[in-house]
Amino acid sequence: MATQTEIAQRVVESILAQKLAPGERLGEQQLADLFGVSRTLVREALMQLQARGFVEVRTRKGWYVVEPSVEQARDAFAARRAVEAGLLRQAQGQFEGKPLQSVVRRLRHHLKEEQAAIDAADAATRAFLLADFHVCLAECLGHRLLSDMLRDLTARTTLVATLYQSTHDARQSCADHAQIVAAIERGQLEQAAALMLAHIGNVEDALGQSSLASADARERLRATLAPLARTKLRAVE
Amino acid sequence: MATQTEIAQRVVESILAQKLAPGERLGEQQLADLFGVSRTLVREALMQLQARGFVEVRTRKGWYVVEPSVEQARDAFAARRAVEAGLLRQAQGQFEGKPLQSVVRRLRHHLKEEQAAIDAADAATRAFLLADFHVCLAECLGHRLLSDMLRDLTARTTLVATLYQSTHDARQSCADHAQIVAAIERGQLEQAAALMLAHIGNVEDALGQSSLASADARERLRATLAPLARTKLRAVE
DNA sequence: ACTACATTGATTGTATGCAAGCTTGTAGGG
DNA sequence: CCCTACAAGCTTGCATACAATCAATGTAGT
Repeated sequence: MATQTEIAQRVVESILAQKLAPGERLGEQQLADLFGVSRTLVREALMQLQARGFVEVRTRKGWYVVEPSVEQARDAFAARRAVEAGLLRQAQGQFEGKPLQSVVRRLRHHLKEEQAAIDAADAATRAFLLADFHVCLAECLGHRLLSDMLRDLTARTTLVATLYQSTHDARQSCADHAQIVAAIERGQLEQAAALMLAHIGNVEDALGQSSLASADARERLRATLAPLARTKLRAVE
Repeated sequence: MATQTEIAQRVVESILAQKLAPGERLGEQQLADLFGVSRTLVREALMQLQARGFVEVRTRKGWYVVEPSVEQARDAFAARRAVEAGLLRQAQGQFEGKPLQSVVRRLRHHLKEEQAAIDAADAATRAFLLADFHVCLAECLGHRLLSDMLRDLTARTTLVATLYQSTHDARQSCADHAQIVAAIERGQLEQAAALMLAHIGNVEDALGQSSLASADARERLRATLAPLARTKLRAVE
C-alpha cells in the first residue's frame, strides 16, 4: 500500500536515520513484502534512487546503499562548497535589504529547531536537521532547483559522515550555522560565504581523521571478526 | 535490444537534438516497439529521466517531455549562475598556476570543436557543444559530481531555449566562452566568474524577449491555430 | 583431508497479462 | 443544429510469471 515515491522517500529517510547502513543490501522481494506491493514498484523506486545517487545496483547481485569512497566523499564536499558559496554570493546582488529579513526569520526558526533537537533528539534527527539547514537556506534564497540538489548532496555527505564515523560535534555545526545567519542578517554575504566554506571544511575535516582507520570495508570486517574466529577455533580444539 | 541506460541516453540525446520537442508525448508501447524491448524497460528508463527532470508523467495519461514554465526556466538559469560562478571562484584557492595549464589546454580544444561546429554542423549539434562547454569546465576543475549535475542543468536551459525560441547567437556564446578561457589562462578566476555570469545572463536574456509571446502553451496553441481555422472557414464558404 | 564439480536455492532481469481511467467517436434527444 | 450521454479503444499502473545467472552447499574423487 504505497507508491514508488513513498517507497523512495521511506528508503531515503531510513538511510539518513542510519537505519540503513552504507553497503547494506536491499532485496527487492524483501522490500516488496515490507511495503505490501510487488517488486515492480520497488524496482521503479530504486531506479529513481539510483539516479539520485543513493543506491547502486550490481548486476544480478542486488541493490546496495551507496558506500562512497574517500575520493567520492571529497567530491561531494567540494561540490557543496562551490554550490553553497555561489548561492550566498549570488544573493548579494539579488536582494536589497528588505527580503533578507524574512530569510533571516525563517533561518532563525530553523536554528531553534536545531538547538531543540541537539538537547533532546537522537543523533539521526540531529544529523537530518543540521543537513536540512543548508537545504532551507537555498530554498529561502529562492533556489528551488538547487534546494532539491542540495537535499541529495547533503544527504550524501551525511552518509559518508556515518560511514567514516565522523567525530564532528553537532553543537559546533549549530554554532557555525548561527554565525552564518548572523552574517546574512548584517548583510555581509561575502563573509557568510567565507563562514560557510569554513563550516563545510570543519565537517569534512572531522571525518578526515578517522578515514584511515576504516578506509577499507574488507579490512574493517576482518578486524571486527578476527577475535570471534579465534574464539571459535579455540572452542573447536 | 537495449538496456534502460541506453534508452534513457537515446531519449536525452533526442531531446537535446530537438528531435523531441518539449511537451511531446512519449508512448510506452511506441518506445518499446522502437527499441525492440518490453514496456518494462521503457518505464524504468523514463523513471530515471523523471528523476533527472527531463520528462514528467501525468497519471494515466502518459509521459511527456518537460515543458518548463518561465519561472522554472529562470530557476534553472539562477542555479547555473550560482553553481558555475561558485565553481570558478572555488578554483581560485584550489589551483596554484601549474595545473591550470592543462585545464586551459582542454578547454581550448573544446573551443575549437565549437567553432568547427558553428561553421559546419546543424543547430542541434551546436547547441549540444555549447552546453557541453560548461560540463567540460566543471570536469576539468575536478568536479565529477557537479559536472553530472551541470549536464542535466544545461540540458534544461537548452530545452527552454528551444521552447521559447531563443534568438541567441551561437557565435556570441562561443566568443563568451573564449573570453572565459582567456581569463582562466591569465589566472583571473574572479574575472572569469564575472564573465560567466554575464554569459549566462546573455543567454537568459535572449529568451526573455520572446518569453512573453509564448508564455502559455494554451495561449500559444490558440495563437498558432487561429489563422488556420480562419483559412479553413473561408475555403468552406 | 582437500579440491573440483554438480546441483539446488535464491535473486535479479525481462516479458506478459489484467484492471482502471482517460480520450474520442457516435448516437440520441432537445 | 447543437449538446449531452454512453461506449469502444487505447494507454497507463501494477502484479504475476518466466528465464537467466550467481552463490552456496553438498558430494565424489583423488
